[in-house]
Amino acid sequence: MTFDTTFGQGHHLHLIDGSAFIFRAYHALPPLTRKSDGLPIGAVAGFCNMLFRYVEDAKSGDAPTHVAVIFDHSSKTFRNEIYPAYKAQRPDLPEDLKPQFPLTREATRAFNIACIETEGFEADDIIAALACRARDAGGRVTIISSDKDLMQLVGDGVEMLDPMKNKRIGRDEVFEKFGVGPERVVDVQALAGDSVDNVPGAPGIGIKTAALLIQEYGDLDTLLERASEIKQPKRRQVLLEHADQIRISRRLVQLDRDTPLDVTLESLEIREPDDSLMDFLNAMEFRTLTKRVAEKRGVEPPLPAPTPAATVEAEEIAPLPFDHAAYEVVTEPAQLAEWIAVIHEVGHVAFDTETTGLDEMRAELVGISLCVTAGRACYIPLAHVTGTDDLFGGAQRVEGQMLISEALALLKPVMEDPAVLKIAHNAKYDCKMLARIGIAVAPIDDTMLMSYALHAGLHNHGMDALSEQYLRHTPIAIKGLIGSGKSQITFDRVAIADAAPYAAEDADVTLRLWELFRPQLHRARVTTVYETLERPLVPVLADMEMAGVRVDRETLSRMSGAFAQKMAMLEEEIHALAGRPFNVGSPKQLGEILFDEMGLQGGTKGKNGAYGTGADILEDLAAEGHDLPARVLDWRQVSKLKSTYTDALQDHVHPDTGRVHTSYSIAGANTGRLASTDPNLQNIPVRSEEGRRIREAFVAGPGKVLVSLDYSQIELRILAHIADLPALKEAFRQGHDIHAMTAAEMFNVPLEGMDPMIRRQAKAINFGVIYGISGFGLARNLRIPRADAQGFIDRYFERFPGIRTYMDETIAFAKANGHVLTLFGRRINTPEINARGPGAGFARRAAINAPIQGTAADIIRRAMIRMPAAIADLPARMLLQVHDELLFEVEEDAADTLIARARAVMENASDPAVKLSVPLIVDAGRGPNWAAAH
DNA sequence: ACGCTCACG
DNA sequence: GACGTACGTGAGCGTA
Repeated sequence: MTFDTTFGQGHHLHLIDGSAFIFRAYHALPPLTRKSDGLPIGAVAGFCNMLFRYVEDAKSGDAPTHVAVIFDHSSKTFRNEIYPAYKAQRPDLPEDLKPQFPLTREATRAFNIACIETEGFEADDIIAALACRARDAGGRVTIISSDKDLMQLVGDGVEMLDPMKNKRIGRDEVFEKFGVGPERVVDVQALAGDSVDNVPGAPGIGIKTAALLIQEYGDLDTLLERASEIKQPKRRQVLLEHADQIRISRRLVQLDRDTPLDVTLESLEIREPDDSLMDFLNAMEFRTLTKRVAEKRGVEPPLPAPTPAATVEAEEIAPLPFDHAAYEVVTEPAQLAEWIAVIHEVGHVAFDTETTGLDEMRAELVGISLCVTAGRACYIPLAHVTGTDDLFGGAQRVEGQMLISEALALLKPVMEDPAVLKIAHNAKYDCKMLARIGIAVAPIDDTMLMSYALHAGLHNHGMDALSEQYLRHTPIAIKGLIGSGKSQITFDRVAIADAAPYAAEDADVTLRLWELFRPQLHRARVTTVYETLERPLVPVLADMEMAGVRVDRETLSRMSGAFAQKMAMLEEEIHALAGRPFNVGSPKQLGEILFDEMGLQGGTKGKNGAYGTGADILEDLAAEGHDLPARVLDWRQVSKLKSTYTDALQDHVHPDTGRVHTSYSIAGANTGRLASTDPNLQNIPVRSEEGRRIREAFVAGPGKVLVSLDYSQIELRILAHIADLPALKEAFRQGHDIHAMTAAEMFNVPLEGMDPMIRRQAKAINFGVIYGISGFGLARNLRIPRADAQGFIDRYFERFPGIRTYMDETIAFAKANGHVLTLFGRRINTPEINARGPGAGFARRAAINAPIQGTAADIIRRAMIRMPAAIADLPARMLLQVHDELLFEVEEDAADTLIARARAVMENASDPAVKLSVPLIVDAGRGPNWAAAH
């Protein structure tokens, strides 16, 4: 083949790091499979999306003239001959990724982009060779990658582009990262080594030190020659002893610019894709991308390739477009009756309520949407008013709506019909809205909770996001209808013509998600979790939230006044100590006062240039005898109590009920815990004496008492069970002081007369283990030297070997499966577990903690679900859950019975699904208020 | 909108 | 003297 022009001046070559694209795509997307045959294609889908976006972006601005995607051929390269351990400890590729590699090559060729790989060489080497050749020919090069190993190539017309951050990496950025220019990057890397790739480097020397050394001596050879001149004895010794290892490291990180190439630069000239692209995308069954590419190319998208096995199913659900015009507005009873007849025929209905606000206790019903099959949905407007107020200042009800009473009379039977399944997204909200007007919706399914059972840890479970991700459809945004911020209006002021497509679409999306997720629950083996731990919680929580807890405004208000006075006093003192007035609530100003003006030691600036002024730092300063930080700590405590609790809580007292109605999010926390919002009643103070008094404002009604029951040490008990720790289990069976027992076991001291300090340390270690302990973390928590902390941990692992096994096995499971499981089968996904960098540490600790925290969450969920039936005949209500505690309100006479019943439910909550090898113990308390009940 | 700080288990 | 680190949450405030 011949070309008009040879590559040279004025040409611009883009080199794309294909392997990086693949891995990013694989981890960014859920495990999608091809509908017709189940072939895993998530990574290919992501790869194609990225390539398409790249192609579109590349057309504008600094456009390339030539482009290639470079892949790694296999894991064995010439570097393994130099150093067998190189990249040896890389985890095996996930099974579902392997078959996708050849497909990404096919995809690249389908985009009509050159696709290069060479046996025995890494993609980085090929990139190096191509970049050098292009540069030598007088052209420019951009490497699309963020891999630091490629940074040695930057300079003289070669730069990099980080595709994630869309950030250009030139000489300055390389210098920022390595402390040296691109020419010396290899030297720094050779010294620092790389634990991820198993490049040994010089032990104990990192990038910072390496950069210093190279800056001082000019280059690596000079440094190694003159190593004996280094002043620091440790460094000198390391360099002298490991000179060979460092030289080998350099050969490992040095890219081979002479890698043989069997392509010419000219052959990389940009070409438009042809029909084979559409064929490929279609064969992969990427509907949305096929459509988008077709639009861009101005051609008709081909009909989806029919595959015998899946034709029927595929046509029924996924390919149906969302047609807003097809949605009906229901204005007459007869019309609604027709819809209800269809619902009975189908046996299920997806529904959604439209209201005037997010607070179910205060919002008013505006309309209801229904959907029976994908695409077939309607909206029943009930309380829409004119957008602007009339002359008398009131909004006028608009024409063309059924009376609420008429509509509800028709809907109530079907919503309560045990033979008709009602499907909603976040059903608790809609159930509460309808419960307020006398409709007890049942039975239900909840697509938000289905997603939670399937995807906890992967993403949030809001409907819009799920629709985008799993239906490839962006629903109408509510913002477009009601606006945002100050000019926001309520939904009842939205014109029916605008409201109908929005509302009906929500029901439509819900139904399609339901159809999609239902079979997935089985495949992911989370049907039982969904049916026993998620769905049944909806009515239980709805009742608790509607019950609310009585809060005495007077008490709060009185406390608020006292706090205000105390704050004012403290503020005066603080200003006097500082020598000038300033905003005590501003960490920035406080930092400047402490560390700049007063010149106190120990100020460290964080990444955004501000001094840290956290409680731990201020406590250290206070311990040195400084008054100002001590006063600020006092001020902060009072300020927190006032603003977050005594003030804000008053605003949450419902005007009609005189009670506070929190809202629990079932799918908020990754581990299965609930989260309480608006207000958060799971973080009411208890640890400090002053804060605990806030709980005195949470009171029982007349003739009633509050009863609190909480699991004793539930997470440690679960740990003892899961990790099989005989000594701990025995201690729990005997009812011993678990932390004292741990201390006795670890330090070989007698249980009797245990030193409280030793016990405190054992306690910290016990909790640390649950959190995925590190020497650093324990040292900081206990304020002891890091080496001592590490010593404790080592001894702990020695005495309780089951812990190490549990941790190792949990991590291995997470790496192999991408998720961990609780004892009850709850699945918590760990997408970051195979990531590199500091994120890996977080992911590991989260994976260790999740089965323990999650199992505890499952247990209290089971107790809550069984509770209503167990106490149905008692004048008692369950009000709050605080992770390991349940709070009840009960008539005084029945308190003892309630405690006995509720305790039995809680202590036996794991039966019969899981037989725990430790007893669960529940402590109980009662009193006129929450402080007294605790 | 985002980070800091701090309340809880 | 590599890096950064206990797990899970929500709310109020100051700062940008």
